[in-house]
Amino acid sequence: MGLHRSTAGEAMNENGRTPYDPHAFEPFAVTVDLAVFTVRESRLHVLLIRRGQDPYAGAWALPGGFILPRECAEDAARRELAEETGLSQESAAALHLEQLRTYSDPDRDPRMRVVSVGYTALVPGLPEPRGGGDAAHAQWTPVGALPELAFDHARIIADARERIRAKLEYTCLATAFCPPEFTLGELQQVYETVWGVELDRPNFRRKVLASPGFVEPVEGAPRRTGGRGKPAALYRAGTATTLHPALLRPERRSEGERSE
Amino acid sequence: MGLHRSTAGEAMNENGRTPYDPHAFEPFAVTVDLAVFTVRESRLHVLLIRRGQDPYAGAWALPGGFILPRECAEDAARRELAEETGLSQESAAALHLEQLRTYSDPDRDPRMRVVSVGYTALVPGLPEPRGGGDAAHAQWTPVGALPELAFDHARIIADARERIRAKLEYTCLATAFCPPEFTLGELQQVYETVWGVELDRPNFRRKVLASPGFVEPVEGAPRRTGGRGKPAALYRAGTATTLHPALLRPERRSEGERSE
DNA sequence: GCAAAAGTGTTTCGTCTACACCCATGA
DNA sequence: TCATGGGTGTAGACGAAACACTTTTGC
Repeated sequence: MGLHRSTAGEAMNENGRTPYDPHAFEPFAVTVDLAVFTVRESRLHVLLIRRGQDPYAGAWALPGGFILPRECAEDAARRELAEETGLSQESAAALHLEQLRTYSDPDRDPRMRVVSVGYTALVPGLPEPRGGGDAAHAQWTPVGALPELAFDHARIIADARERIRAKLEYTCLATAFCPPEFTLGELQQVYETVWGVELDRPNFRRKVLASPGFVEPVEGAPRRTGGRGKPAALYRAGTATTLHPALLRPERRSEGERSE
Repeated sequence: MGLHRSTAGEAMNENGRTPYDPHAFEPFAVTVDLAVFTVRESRLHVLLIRRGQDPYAGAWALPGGFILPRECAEDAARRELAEETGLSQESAAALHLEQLRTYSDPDRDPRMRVVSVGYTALVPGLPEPRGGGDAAHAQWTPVGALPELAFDHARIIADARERIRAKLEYTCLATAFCPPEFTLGELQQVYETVWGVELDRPNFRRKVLASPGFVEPVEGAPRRTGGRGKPAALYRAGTATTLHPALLRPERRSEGERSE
């Protein structure tokens, strides 16, 4: 970490001041930005807010905000997540939240030096969730129809999508998109939506059930109907976090595949 | 990113000042920390430096330092990497360097609020590389015999090792540990060292050669001897970055496997 | 009965594993 | 000629893909 170099060509102190005085060097603002995803109507959506303040005022942006003096980045992200989804702290604590990467381009904010820690959150397909205090400023937007975004937020969303795509293969992440109890059909929809492919249901079923700890049946359970068709058995997320064997996505398409 | 929230329960301005004044809020120092790995004598080593300054003075730590006002984190990490390995900027530019994650515990540095962006770097097994200006303050240390480390650097190293282990499976990362031209035996050693397992040579060879773009033969090449035995064909890193199919590590051991 | 969704079975095919075996070199 | 590491071949186990088929519901 910082303040521990003593070789030649010193990085700090290039303004001649000692680095031990908190106000001596040019300060950095440190924020968190959240890419909150959900699956609705077989499409991947991301939560956007409309900016009120000036740089990019009126533009869409990711929710986020400052890290407080006594907060770690994860706490700040969790706090923002609760505020922006309108959930209680307790409900938000159960959501999947993971650090993505940090964005530090010196020009990413025109006002001053702002370093932002990006987070990815996954929420179940709540019927119509909206923001906390300000009810209408947050909105689910299909990732295939993103507007122009403030700052480098388009990049953050792209990075987050790529991360999610990859992690579905070898982790149990997909259950984070599902409500506490779900059917294998719903779970499959998550995969198909995020990957943009169709999967063979019998094979999908076998692979999921063969992965120890991925899902566990809700025993003696009522069976939920999704309209027509045979009622499906319910499952809940298991205890495993990684998948063995992995659930590989089909066809190694050349690269592209950005359609949504 | 920052400065763009306008809902209730504002994060910024909790001290009543406008966030647009760079010196108005409690400043964060932002640094980079580098976990630089190499494979030497069939063991994974990490580059450590001995601290001269006071928090943890005399203790071992990861190389790192401040991000300069006009620098992004990646540039800062690359600069530190060049300084600490003693390589030129050009040589260091060819090394594998990737962002790991950001560490932001408010108490991770006793002096002040320091947020650090961790990076992982992979270097070939240079014979005896050492630091830049200060020749002896940097040292390769086997990851199986780490001393007490300053700050949260032990955690950073653990995270970095885990990342490397995972990425060997599905990326071409292993070639970053190898010199520009290498034999398949050397490449296999990288895998065996990082994973701590023995691999079947015939199968390893087949899998590597079957992964398009992983390695490409150095045509009409001289064959290098590693002492005794048949000289091996030379390869260089291919153009691919991801591996299809993946090179899965054998046996799904319960979890642990920290031995080294 | 028909459509729709859940769930089972089976055949086929490719991949990975394990291991036997040959090749080229230094001592 | 023996030890050492590079390289090839192959039989069997395993897992995945493809698809036919049955079950249970709403209309």
